[in-house]
Amino acid sequence: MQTHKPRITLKDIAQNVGVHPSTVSRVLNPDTRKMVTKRIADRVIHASEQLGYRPNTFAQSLRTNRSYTVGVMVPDLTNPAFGPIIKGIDNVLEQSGYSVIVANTDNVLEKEKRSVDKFHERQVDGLIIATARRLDDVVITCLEEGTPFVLVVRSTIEKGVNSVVSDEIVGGQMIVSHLAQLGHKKIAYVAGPQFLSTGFERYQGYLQGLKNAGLELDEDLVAIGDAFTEAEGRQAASTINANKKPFTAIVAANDLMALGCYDELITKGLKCPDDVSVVGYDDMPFTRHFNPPLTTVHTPLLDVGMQAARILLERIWKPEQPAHALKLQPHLIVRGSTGIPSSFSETGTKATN
Amino acid sequence: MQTHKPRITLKDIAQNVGVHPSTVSRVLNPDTRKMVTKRIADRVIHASEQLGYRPNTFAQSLRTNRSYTVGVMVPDLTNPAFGPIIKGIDNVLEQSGYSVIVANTDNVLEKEKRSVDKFHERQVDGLIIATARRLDDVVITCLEEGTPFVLVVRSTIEKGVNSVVSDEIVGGQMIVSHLAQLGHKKIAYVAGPQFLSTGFERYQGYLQGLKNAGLELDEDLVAIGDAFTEAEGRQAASTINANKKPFTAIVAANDLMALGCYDELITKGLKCPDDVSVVGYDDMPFTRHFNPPLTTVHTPLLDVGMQAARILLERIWKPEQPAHALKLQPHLIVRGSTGIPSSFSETGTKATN
DNA sequence: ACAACTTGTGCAAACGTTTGCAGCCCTTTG
DNA sequence: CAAAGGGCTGCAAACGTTTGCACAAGTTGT
Repeated sequence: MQTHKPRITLKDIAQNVGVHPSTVSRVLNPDTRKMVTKRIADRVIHASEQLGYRPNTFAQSLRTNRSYTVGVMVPDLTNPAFGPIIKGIDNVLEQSGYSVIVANTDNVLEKEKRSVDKFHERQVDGLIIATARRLDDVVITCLEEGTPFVLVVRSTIEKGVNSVVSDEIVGGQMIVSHLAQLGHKKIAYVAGPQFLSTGFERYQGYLQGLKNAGLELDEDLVAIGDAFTEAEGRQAASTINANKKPFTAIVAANDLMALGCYDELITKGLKCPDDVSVVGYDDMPFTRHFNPPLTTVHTPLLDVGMQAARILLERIWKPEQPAHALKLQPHLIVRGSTGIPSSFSETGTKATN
Repeated sequence: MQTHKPRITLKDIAQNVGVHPSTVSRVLNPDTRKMVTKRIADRVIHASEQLGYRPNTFAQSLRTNRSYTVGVMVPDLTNPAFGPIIKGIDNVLEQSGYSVIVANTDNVLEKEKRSVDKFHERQVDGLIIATARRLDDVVITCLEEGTPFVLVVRSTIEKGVNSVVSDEIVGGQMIVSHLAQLGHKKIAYVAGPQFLSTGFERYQGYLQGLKNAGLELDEDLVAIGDAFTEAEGRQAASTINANKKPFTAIVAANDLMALGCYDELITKGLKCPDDVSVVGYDDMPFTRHFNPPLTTVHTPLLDVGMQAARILLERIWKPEQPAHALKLQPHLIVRGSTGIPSSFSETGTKATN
């Protein structure tokens, strides 16, 4: 019996009640309900739920040009950091009757363009973008098209775009400060891609942090990964190791890369934190269960999603409002992966105090 | 200048080329292109990309009743197991021009119903459901409505529904078998919700596994959690502990609950695997980084998503086909959380061999 | 050369809403 | 009591497609 039951339309209800479809429409639309007599309205409502009426969103959207739909573009769904963000987004949007369409771009530009095209085709009312590069054509296009959108996690160099990000520079500084306080002098850095704001600004924070602590930058202790992945993190840590300069701590541009560092340390027979401290960034789920539990910078991912959704709704509602760039304060979480440097007697550290 | 550029329609192209809109439509639709002269078709195509035509999906869907959209319903986006699944789904669907709408239900029935309603309203062409209970009204409704859908991860007791799941019973057996081989006799079980197929069948697998190994079930070594969460896992482990019966291993219904067990062991001062072995289920991302690395049953989550998407497409394409219940073979991954039981001298183990 | 096809294109209806306008009736007011 | 006004409701057009049908022109067969 998989005969699709025929869809109930406004006309059906109208016929049932004995009024014109437009009247039914007015009743069912909250904004216009007051236009029609209570008596009739009640009968219409009754009939509508009696018959199990479901509005046809296509017809609605076709007529009104609003889809009650927003697009969410993320670089990698397997990165557990994005689950909470999407959940936050979905939470607030679904309460306002919006549905979220997700697209996974695997960090490839081509896919991003396709997705954003698709989104336009589907006439999404707004976009939430977690894939932005510091210089990003896609973002610029969106800006020109006038589509409301908000960036999350990653921002661009453009001013005047809506965004919800963590204050990466401060976060980077906090990490170095923490390590310096523990007594670390030689702090290596496994950087993320510099064309992403996260990669770039966290690195800037590291540099600033060194300066604040009165430490010198040693370029041999820095390696840049091409992606925010375990593999790249490990690779970067490996190149730093190959430079044969001593170091007692290594800060990674995000938690995934930190995990890569863990791996590299293990293969080199180094213990964390006894031989070298490691710190990550993001505080993605379950970092506290890692071995050792990862010291990292917490970003309230769920909040990022929720705030982004709220800002987006505001912009959809009144598009002419000035942009809202929300910068959340990061928060260092000290766990077991950082400790007092093993020995101050390492070669290369001349000045101790 | 955020003046939305006016949408190009079929009529615009028609005017530009000097033909009727319907002709343009036929040209732009692959199925009907052959109906029109090549010469005209070329001019239409040229004009179409010249003007930057984007079809209006609402109008299309309104006319054809196909939305090229599928709904995906998951219980908890912060559970890292679902990221890969959704990614798999998105990967294959977007290649066929479908977009995926996600909904997070937080395991609450009310939200599930709302979501599925929403999906119907939006006329999704199909559904992928990861929230099914063993007895599930929502699923039954979908069945009656005739909406193509496929269950993932969790199945129902109904026969004849499309699904992609892991063979939970076999998985459960593999775990016990592994532990028995190591010499464990007293194996505790932290069960998941029994109204979910995963919770139920994994437990059945455990029971069967005990039988296979010639071990007795001790009900004091079993506790059932109300949800697949760390907190519930810990709680369950705690009640088992409170029973004061000795055990050397504890198998949890999924990785999250296993993490809860880790916590409980730590607070009780027990070492894993030295004092008690722990095993999980799912092999969600990063389990190998846990402390200790978690022995678990691997389910190819990405594949689950991709297969589900493929099956769904088939059903959308030819709905009358018989249901396809795909059962993926699980795969035990032995890591550091399981080992030889600490001592055979524990009270209560009389028979050794 | 005429019928019978085939091929290509235009016409118009339909999908289910929303919404400006017109008109009705009923109330208010001078 | 007539005119004016206000509240409700119906009418019809419009949103941008798709598609069955009709029809014109060209092709084939006897």
